[in-house]
Amino acid sequence: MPELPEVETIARGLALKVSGRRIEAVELARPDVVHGDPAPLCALVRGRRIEAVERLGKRIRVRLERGVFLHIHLGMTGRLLVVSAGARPEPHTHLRLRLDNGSELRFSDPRRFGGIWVIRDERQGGESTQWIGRRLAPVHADPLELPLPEFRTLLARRRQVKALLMAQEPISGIGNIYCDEALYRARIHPLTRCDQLKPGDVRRLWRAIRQVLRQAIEAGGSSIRDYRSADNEPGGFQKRHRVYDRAGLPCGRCRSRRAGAAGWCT
DNA sequence: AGTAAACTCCGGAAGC
DNA sequence: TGCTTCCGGAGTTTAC
Repeated sequence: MPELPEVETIARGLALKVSGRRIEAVELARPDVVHGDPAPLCALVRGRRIEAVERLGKRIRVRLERGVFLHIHLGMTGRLLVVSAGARPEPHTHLRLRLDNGSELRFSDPRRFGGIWVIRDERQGGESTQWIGRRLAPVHADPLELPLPEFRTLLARRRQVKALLMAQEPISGIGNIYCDEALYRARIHPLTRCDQLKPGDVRRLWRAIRQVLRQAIEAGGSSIRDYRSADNEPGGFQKRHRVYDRAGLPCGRCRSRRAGAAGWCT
């Protein structure tokens, strides 16, 4: 499940492989992965050069020439791979962008919780093709670029801390894995109300989030099941998880074995 | 308005 | 082998 570190790893990999390339052909096998009218995707994308690939929260933004952007959300099982144009597509490949160097950028997603949005000229306030179905939600503060004082301000509310961190609003990029890992490292119970955290708790949490995200990026993300980088390589951070996906395994802090999600030694 | 819970999408995995 | 159940990111809806 791609969260900030996985998406960052993919974006960096894509930036190296596809920046500067021109899109020569578009094959959209599943038009319904595109939110809004899929027809403009082909028309707007074909022939355009890729200028940059960046991460926005958990989302990949592909910047094309002359103000066209592709926003890609990977959902649970989405992948963005750069492969040789002749390679056999993996199952559930929904979009293929053939590039001018013999390679192909492919989006696959068995469960189709992910999706693609086409946006024209974001400088004009995100004006876009018409949406059908889900809108493209705005991306909020990035946890790696959020100073501690602002983090404190965003936590000045009554919601449970885990629910807030995972909501993507007001902070975008953290999901179940890194939320649990950061809270455990900060010794904070996930159901604690934000406004009941002491100043020291908030500071530890802020540091834990930054630390765990940075370490995970360095390790190439966490591969529990589906995640692969743009090179189709699994990440390594799952080996360093202390709570996520460790139900029934020994706790590194006390001697208990975790009974599941409820098992949380603080 | 803020918060929370239920429901929806989907196919793979696990259990029987 | 074949059926049922569960899972989950995030948008939508509903309720408090």
